[in-house]
Amino acid sequence: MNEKYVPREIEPKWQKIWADSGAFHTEVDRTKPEYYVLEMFPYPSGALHMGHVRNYSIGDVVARFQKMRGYNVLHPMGWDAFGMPAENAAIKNKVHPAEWTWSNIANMRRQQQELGLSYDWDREVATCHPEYYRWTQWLFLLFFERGLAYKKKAAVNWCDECNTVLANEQVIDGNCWRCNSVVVKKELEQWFLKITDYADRLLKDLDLLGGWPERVRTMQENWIGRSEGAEFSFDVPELGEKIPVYTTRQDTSFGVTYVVLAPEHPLVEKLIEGKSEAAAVRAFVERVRNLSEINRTATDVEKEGMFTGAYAVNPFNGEQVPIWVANYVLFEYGTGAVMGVPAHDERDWAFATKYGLEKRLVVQTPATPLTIATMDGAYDGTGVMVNSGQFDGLDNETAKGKMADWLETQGVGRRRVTYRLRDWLISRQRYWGAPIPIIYCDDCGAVAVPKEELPVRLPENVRFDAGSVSPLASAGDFINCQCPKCGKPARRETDTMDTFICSSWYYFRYTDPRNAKAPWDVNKCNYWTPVDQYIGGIEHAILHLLYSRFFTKVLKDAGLVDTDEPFKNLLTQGMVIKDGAKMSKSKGNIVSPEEIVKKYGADTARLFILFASPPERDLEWSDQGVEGAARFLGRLWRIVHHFADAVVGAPATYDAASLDANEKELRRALHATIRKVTDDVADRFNFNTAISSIMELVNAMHAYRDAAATVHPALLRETVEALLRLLAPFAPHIAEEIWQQLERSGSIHQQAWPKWDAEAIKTDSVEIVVQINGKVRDKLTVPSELSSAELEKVALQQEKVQQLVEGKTVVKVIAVPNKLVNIVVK
RNA sequence: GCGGGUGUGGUGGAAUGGCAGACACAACAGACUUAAAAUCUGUCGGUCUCACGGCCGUGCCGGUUCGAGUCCGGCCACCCGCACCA
Repeated sequence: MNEKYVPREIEPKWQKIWADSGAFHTEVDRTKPEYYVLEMFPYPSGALHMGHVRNYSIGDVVARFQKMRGYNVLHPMGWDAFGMPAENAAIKNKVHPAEWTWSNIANMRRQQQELGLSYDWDREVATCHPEYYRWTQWLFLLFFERGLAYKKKAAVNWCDECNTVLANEQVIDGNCWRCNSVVVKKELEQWFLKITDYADRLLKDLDLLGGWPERVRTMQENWIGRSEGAEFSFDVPELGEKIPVYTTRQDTSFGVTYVVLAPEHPLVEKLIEGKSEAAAVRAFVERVRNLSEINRTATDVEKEGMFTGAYAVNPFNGEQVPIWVANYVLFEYGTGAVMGVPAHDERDWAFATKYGLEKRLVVQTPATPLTIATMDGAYDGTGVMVNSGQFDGLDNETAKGKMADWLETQGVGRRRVTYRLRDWLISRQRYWGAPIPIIYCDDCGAVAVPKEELPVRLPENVRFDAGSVSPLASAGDFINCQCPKCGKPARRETDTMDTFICSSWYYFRYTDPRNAKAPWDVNKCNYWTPVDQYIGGIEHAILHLLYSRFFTKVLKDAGLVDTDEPFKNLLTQGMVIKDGAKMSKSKGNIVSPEEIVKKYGADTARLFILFASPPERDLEWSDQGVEGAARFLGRLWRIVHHFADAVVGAPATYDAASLDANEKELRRALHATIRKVTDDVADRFNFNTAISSIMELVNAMHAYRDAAATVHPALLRETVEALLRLLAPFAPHIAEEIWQQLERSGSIHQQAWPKWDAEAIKTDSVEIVVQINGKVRDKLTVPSELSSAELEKVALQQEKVQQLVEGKTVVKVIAVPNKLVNIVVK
């Protein structure tokens, strides 16, 4: 074995051998259990950052570990390759987005390969490849056929910087998720996917996701935002119109003192027509609608409204109440109109107080009765119904049900479940995305492009600085076509799809990535999916993870997959931090993975990242920590080198009973390490503690060396072979290299994961802590497995214990075998 | 406001209710060396003590328990998500 560890030489060597031999190529094999491990595929921005390295290192440990445990492992990689930066680069640098993207992919793929990741590169996909987006379009048409893709005119989120619309999920605090500029509302006709049809299943099936972090499930639950209530209408007699309202507090309906419409509500104009209020209301509506999302919806925005001059009738009591328009009512939620109950709703209280509207108490707390005059805010707790006609005297929770019943029997309303979730706006006015495969015909309307004509390819020659319309709109060759139904001249849709569509199904494509007849073969897909372990950043807690769950459910309904959920287990890794902040260009605290790999090698980089912190927590980058990881690998190399000659020719077996104390201790350390590493990796993903126990084993080997007069070749062979196999998932190159230099057969990555011998871990004697009243007062060494009774006896006999107990009464003794004795005295 | 999370040495972090601080980083000391680097070994929470040893210590206050970093209740601080969703 070589004396020196030179990662620069061994790493590229093994990377080439693994690639040339197809070491990580995977096929369906029904004789083995399958395991699908997946890291979120990256956007090809140009170079890997440390977050990527962390993500892939975690996934690679899992993949290599499960492979050694006998699973048929699918571990693919690809590219989320459509998106804005490519287009911005095109505008700025006059490079075509395709060229920019493909060269970034080549660079990042090289960087990944230099990390020694065990991907099956034969399965690589890129969403911008026509053979991929062909199926993205095919799936869009599947949604279209199933009535789940539709076009509507709506006030949508518009980012001026990106020149495109955004889905609700992509607006963060009123700003664009990508460029952070302010999002405004714009009235446009756009394509939507009906994710709201699946709201209930998306919510319910969160219960199936026991392998997901609670935090992510909660975030999705909040986002979906289910609420139960009732919808009913207020009549507007003067117009013969109805105003439907949605409420979760139908029990407070007798407390209604006004009705409010959202400024966008179509009835507003009818209500004010010809009234003296008309001009002022119009001006108010105009002003509110021009506000940005954030200025409009922040909680601290003051409530503002105007009386329309019209009145509506409360169906419960026949009372006429004024109709207002106000900024705090959302048009998109519920019915776009709400009933105002100032006494029992905080927002209505504030509004009514500001405009001098009546407040009427209908839920009372008899013990300490409320009065409007003495209340300093709305009461939204439980109580007894008052001022509510036939419902008086009921507790308000019961009244909720009875009043919903009443609405239904009277035929003026019904129970209703409402969601906060909105349909997914998927049109994008951009070039670098999958074209929406729709053709507009004057006679036939929106017609699907026939599936055999897919893909609708992106034209090459377009201008990218088109402004507020898609660059495709300027490509005459692209737009003009014939209607597939009637053959008349027609126009293509010029918007492309949100890139989150492309990433909502890539994990299915990996199971059959070169299929030219279908998005995937159902049998292959069903063999592999769902993904057993998905790994990625928390930033996709809603976005990508919600969309993918939606896609999976639609595909299940269509018979294309047999799973309800795409990702069985989810690991959300923490950020990589330096000097207390996320690594970023603007902070100037970036450490380049490529430079670290050049300087120390991939094994060191991986080991440091896995050792420095458990995967879910943020990881503080430390240059000295990296040095430490490199030092450890060198130390491991040297101790193995020290024993190499003994190991090479050593017999495969030995008699464990004949070992001396020093040898026995090494054997104990080895088997304890195997157990610890196995548990840490398999059950808990605690790679940091797994690595620390491998370090302890190396320390134990040093201790053995220092204490041993002669060496025991067979024991050392067992120790080194197991050590290398434990190390292999974390630092694959060095493990493989030493394996080969010690003349072991085959690749280490084809070896079985080591098993521990429970007998070897047992010790003859154990140290027992003796406590008196919970404080450690003595320690004694006793044979292991000594019974509680024996232990108690021995402990009480100790001289020191007797001194301390002298003159006191022993009340109780707790003796835990192999652990401690606690003597309670008075 | 609602929901979730985190809080342990100089630092990253470790502890199925059972010796708090494993394993590292940094620091200090020793060995090797002409010397340095590298390497190997050792010390390393605070405090009192020449020492033996004692006392204190896991954000704060209380509780359960023979025993609490860990479980329960109440606070505080920070982070994340949602937030006029009726």
